Amino acid sequence: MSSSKSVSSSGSSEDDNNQIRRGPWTLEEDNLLTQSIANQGEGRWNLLAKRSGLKRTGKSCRLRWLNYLKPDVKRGNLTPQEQLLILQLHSKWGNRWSKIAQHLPGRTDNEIKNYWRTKIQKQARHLKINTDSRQFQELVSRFWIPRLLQKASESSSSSSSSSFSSSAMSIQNQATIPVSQYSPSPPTTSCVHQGHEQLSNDSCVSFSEPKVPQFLGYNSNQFDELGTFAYDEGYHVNSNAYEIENFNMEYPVDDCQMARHNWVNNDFACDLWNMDEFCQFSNLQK
DNA sequence: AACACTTCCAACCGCGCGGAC
DNA sequence: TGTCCGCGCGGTTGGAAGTGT
Repeated sequence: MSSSKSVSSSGSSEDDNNQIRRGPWTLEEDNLLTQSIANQGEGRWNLLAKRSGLKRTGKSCRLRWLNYLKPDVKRGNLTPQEQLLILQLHSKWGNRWSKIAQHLPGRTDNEIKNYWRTKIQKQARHLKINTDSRQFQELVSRFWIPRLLQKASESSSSSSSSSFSSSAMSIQNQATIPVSQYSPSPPTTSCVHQGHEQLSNDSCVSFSEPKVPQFLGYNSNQFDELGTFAYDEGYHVNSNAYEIENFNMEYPVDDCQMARHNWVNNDFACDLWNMDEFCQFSNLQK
């Protein structure tokens, strides 16, 4: 695709013929658009663009408003709960970003799409797994979702507030996680700070076990409502209880040096995507 | 310090749908 | 019925910022 997006060094450009501006929005433009929407309301974007005096297309105005200026747009890292929901909903709906975004208040389809491409697809690529494949669904259901449930529970125990309106989010406060059902021995290495000190040791990595909260759980009805976790083999989460296994992981330096490198350089206190664990999971799959 | 490389995300595009005429 | 227009969606791009060497 040859993009016609042509941004000058000043960060914007103008179409010579109709004076349509493209590229990054200025503060003045943002203010003008916000003011216009306050006066005229959303919708009729082409008309709004003309009336406002903005040299932007209606389409561009709409995008800027919905993805950036709208007051309820949430910014910053996605919470484990949000990540969990994205995985669930994507397994159900695929790349229906706007539909998925409807279940994540304050998040835009664009943000979710970017998250999927930059985090999830990237990791899938590292593992040479197609995100459409059955293997990927296995990865999600056996590995990522249990991890996210764990992290969701951890975060909920440290912070009692959640802006989630989705029913799936009460997962964090209820029931019991059937982790072993997902995986014979899921690599549940904690991504919390405890690993950092140990990483200065070049010989191997030995993580202490995660601080697993007694039992995690959820109300299966909530998953049923979303229709998730029920993959094509009839794989379905129920209310059975399983214990999350604790274990140490040790790697030969050669195999996982790069992974540890990544681990050090990413803030995995906030990020699920630990390459060490993907190495482990990938090996389990072989 | 300088350069190379990677990551992230705002902004763009083409396309398709649905309503108005 | 056909055409036009507004709108929304999913895919893609390019540049800023971050990180590595």
